[in-house]
Amino acid sequence: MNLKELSALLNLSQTTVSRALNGYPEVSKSTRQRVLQMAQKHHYRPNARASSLATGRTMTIGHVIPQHSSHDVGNPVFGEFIAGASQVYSANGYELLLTIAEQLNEEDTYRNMAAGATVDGVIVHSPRRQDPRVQLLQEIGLPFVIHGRVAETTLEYSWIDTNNRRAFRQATKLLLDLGHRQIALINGPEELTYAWLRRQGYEQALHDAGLTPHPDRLSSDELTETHGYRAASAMLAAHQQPPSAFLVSSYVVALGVRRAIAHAGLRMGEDISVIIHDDELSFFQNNDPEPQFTATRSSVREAGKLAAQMLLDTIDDLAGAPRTTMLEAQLTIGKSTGPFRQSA
Amino acid sequence: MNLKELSALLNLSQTTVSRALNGYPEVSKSTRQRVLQMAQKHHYRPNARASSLATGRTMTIGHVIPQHSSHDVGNPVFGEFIAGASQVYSANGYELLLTIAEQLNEEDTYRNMAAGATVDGVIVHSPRRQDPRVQLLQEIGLPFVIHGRVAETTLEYSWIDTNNRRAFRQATKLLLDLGHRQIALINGPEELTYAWLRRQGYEQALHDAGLTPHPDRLSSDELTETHGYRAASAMLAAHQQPPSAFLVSSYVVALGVRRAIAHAGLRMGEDISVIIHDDELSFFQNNDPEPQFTATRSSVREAGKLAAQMLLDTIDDLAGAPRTTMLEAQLTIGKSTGPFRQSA
DNA sequence: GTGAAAGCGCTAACAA
DNA sequence: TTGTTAGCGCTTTCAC
Repeated sequence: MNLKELSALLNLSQTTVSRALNGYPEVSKSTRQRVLQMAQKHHYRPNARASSLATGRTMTIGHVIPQHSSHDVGNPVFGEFIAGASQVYSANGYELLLTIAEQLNEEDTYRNMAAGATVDGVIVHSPRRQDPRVQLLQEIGLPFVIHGRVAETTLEYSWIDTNNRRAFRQATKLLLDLGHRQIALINGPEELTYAWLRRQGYEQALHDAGLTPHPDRLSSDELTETHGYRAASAMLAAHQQPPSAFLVSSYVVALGVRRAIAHAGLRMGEDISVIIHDDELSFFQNNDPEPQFTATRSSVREAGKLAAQMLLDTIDDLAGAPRTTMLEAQLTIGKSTGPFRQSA
Repeated sequence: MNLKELSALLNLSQTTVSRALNGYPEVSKSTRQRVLQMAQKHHYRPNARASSLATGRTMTIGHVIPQHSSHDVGNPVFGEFIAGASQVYSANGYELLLTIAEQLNEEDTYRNMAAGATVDGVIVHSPRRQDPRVQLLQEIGLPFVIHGRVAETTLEYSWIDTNNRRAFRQATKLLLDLGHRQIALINGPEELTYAWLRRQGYEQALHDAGLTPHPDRLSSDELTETHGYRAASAMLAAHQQPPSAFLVSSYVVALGVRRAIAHAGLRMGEDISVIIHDDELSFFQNNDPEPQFTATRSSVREAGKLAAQMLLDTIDDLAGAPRTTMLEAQLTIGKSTGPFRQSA
């Protein structure tokens, strides 16, 4: 059933039917009623491709996840973020196009999207410290919002991000206050901005306490369980001064860390502590009875909503200046957190 | 830059240019060269909406994730599956449209996709034991493949699934062989087919060993960290016969279970064991030095590829009968797995 | 308040 | 081997 058939059925012109369906005011009330009823009855849906061709708007937003951070696709944070964004899109009649792009074809991907008229705008995930995508997107004039930030650029652009540096500084300070002196950081790849900022926060807190960061207590790699296990195992096997606490960049990684801890025969919360930070999440201490885990998840979702809304606003009003949103990570500490008890 | 402009530049008709670009054989070699060069030079990309309107194919596949299994969106398995599918799509010139659908508008979602010409086919996620979507999709004639299965239906349809029942039977048997008698199952919601099958496998293994499943050692709920923590805590606090082993349906949940274990002061691999099964994944024992975790992830990705390929095949050949693929879960046991040692 | 006609950018008969 | 023409299903001027 298409417009032509529907209007034939109603003895009306396509124009009138289209107007009735799209809520134009100049249609008489009774006509609109008739049209709406008939449309419903025959399950009429406008052909999105056709109207997109006629209007020049695709009503579709692209989310681009770089393939190189391949394990990130499996990171729950992506799912939550996208789930949030998705809600905003459906509420506004938009669709979500997901692209997992190899870094090689990256430029292609975006050019296709713009010139190929597949999307009206994009959300860019996993920005790197130096990231050519900002310039590219501005050149081709495709509206975009970055989930995260690009560190080394003078260009203005819209983004939404957590205060990663501050968050990791706080977390490290928390562990220091508990008496820990050997604190390890299991981080993501440092060409990604968020990981770089997290490391800065971590090192800042150590410096503030008069400590020098030890390279053996730092690991940067993909956010996988395996990375967590390997890095933590190696650190725990160190002859002198193995870590008494871990600060971990993702709970996927934390699984590996905790496995390594178990394998080394250590007890959580007694011999050792683990703190996880998951993107724009609150912290929680892994042996707390009730960490704010649910809140945590929903806050990523919230970030997704915000980003989507920012993008839709930009699309509706291309004149606007870039908008930015910095989310302050919350520090949630459970009640059971006692002072650090030295093992053996 | 569009076809019209490009062909004007070349003093050729749109038809010829179109043919040259799309690899039709009747174009002369030299013409094709010229066209390709000029297209490249001007970053020409065909307008996907326009060609889709002209051809009737959208070159887009929809993935629909029901909102009701809301926390599933954050489940890494989705990301991996979609990443796999995505690879197949790009290789074949398809795009991926992601929809997170509320169960209420479920019918709407699919009808829109079909009648609105937004996709050529869909992958259906999180099928329920009784799921009206099979019939709906067949009615509206939208090609689809289900990731998982619908239990209670006589209709034929294409699916790809793990042998969940067998997998959980094996896992339970493994724990029984290690000497465990109080084995808990932390499962997903039982209206979802996979959870229902997993429970069957679990109970079958217990029956085979002459044991009766105990309702207090079974928990079915969303696959969240919180669920894992709450359920495991409650079970461990039981006055008599707390579980000595947990069988967990997802590693997100396992995080919570392990937190509960730590909180109860128990040691992994000594006091207690945990086995995780994650969808079409191999098992691994949580305290093994090197479980096949990476292989595990890539196998979900493989499933995504297979599903995508099945769907594209179906689309290219609508006459074909439904195809089905059953993946046998692999059982990977680490070397450190000793016999169960009774605690206290 | 309604309709006729042109056009969005492409593809695909059919001609030449 | 190339071009002409019609049309995919919708929106949008412009005229009535």
